[in-house]
Formats: sequence, structure tokens, C-alpha cells
Amino acid sequence: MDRKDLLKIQKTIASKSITLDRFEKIKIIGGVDQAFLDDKIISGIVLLDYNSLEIIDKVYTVMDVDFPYIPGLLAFREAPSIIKAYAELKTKPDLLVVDGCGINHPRFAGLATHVGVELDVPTVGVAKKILCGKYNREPKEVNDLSLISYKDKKVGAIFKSKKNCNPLIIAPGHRVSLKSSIDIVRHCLRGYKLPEPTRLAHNYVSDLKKEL
DNA sequence: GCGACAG
DNA sequence: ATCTTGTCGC
Repeated sequence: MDRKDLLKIQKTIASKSITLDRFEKIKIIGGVDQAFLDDKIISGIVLLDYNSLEIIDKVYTVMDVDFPYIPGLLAFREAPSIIKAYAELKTKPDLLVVDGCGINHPRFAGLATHVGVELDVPTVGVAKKILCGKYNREPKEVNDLSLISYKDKKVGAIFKSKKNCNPLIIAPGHRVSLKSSIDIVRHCLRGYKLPEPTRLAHNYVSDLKKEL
């Protein structure tokens, strides 16, 4: 498959993505992240109780990396491993927080959207850097935000989650509105820059990496 | 043409 | 993402 085929796949993914709230009341939320070890990719998913944000369960998978990192095509590198890890879960979360872009992507099909559509699961994307789009004001005060537009569409928000930390980029992945995406991430903050699902998933895979 | 560019 | 100690600043 050449680049053209991959872009076509992303356009199909984008056409299937939904930016409306199509999820059940959240009781269990999941966070997913990746770590790399040589030519292996480790995906870890952590399930948390949405109210207490306490860990309920964790699963992980290890796969061979078969695609390079190319901005805009991250999903082809990381989604297969995330999907495999998701299949290992006995209990499925009501929504998954993915580290990376959602619809705030050149073709509106970032990693969170890609995974959400392929699994038909509600997802929110949380990235640390902006891939595309523009916003009017840099949020400086904690809890402040500015909406991100791309090709005349509101695709996400740049949000100041913690003092002295760079703002987060929040966007709908699939089956979640922009407003809910922001509310959910806010709910999951516990004094750290990253929301608990993603933060704990990151700690999980980095710990696994040491043990393996 | 030039620069930017999730993890 | 990853390689890595100390260090500046809240």
C-alpha cells in the first residue's frame, strides 16, 4: 500500500466518524498508551472507575513494529497494537482516552478517531502538540482554553490543564462531541498535566518496558 | 517553493 | 517515541 491508499483509508475512517455524543453514561473509562522497545511496540490499556478514577484493570500486548512514524499517519503504526490490546479486555470501558489526535487531523482521522471507528467505541484524543489547525489565544490561566479550527471546522481545543505546563490538545475521536471531550478530560484531571487515563497508561507501559 | 509536522 | 543528570522554577 502506498501513501495514496493510506490517505484514502483515512478519508473513509473520517466519513464514518461521529462527533455527537453516542455513548452510555460513563462508569468505566479507559486510557491507552504505547512504548517502544527495539522493534517492538507495547500497548497498554488501563481501566478506571470514572468517579473515583481508581484503577480497575490493566492489559497489554507486544507486537512487532511494522510501520514508521510519519506525521499524519500515526494510526497505521499504533492502531493495530491498540486494537489487539482492546480485544484482551474482559470488561470493556464506556469510553477510551487515546494519546494523540482525534478529528484535529489533516484528514480528520487521527489515531483516536481511527481506533474509535474501527472498534466502534467512543474515543477522545489528547495530544501534547498540535498537528494542524489554528486558534486565537494561547491559554495562559489554568482551566482556560481556546478552540482549534481547521478548514472552517471546530476540531478541538487547546487547554491549560496545569500551571507551568504546556497546554493539552483535546479533540473528539469518535462518538463524542467536542464539548463532552473537554468535559471528560477536565473530569479526569487530578493535579497532573495529563488526565488520569492517559497518565496511568503511560506509567504502565513505561514500567512494562523496564521489566521486559 | 518553504516550513510544519500527533507519537 | 527514545537517549539521559542535573537543575531552574513554582
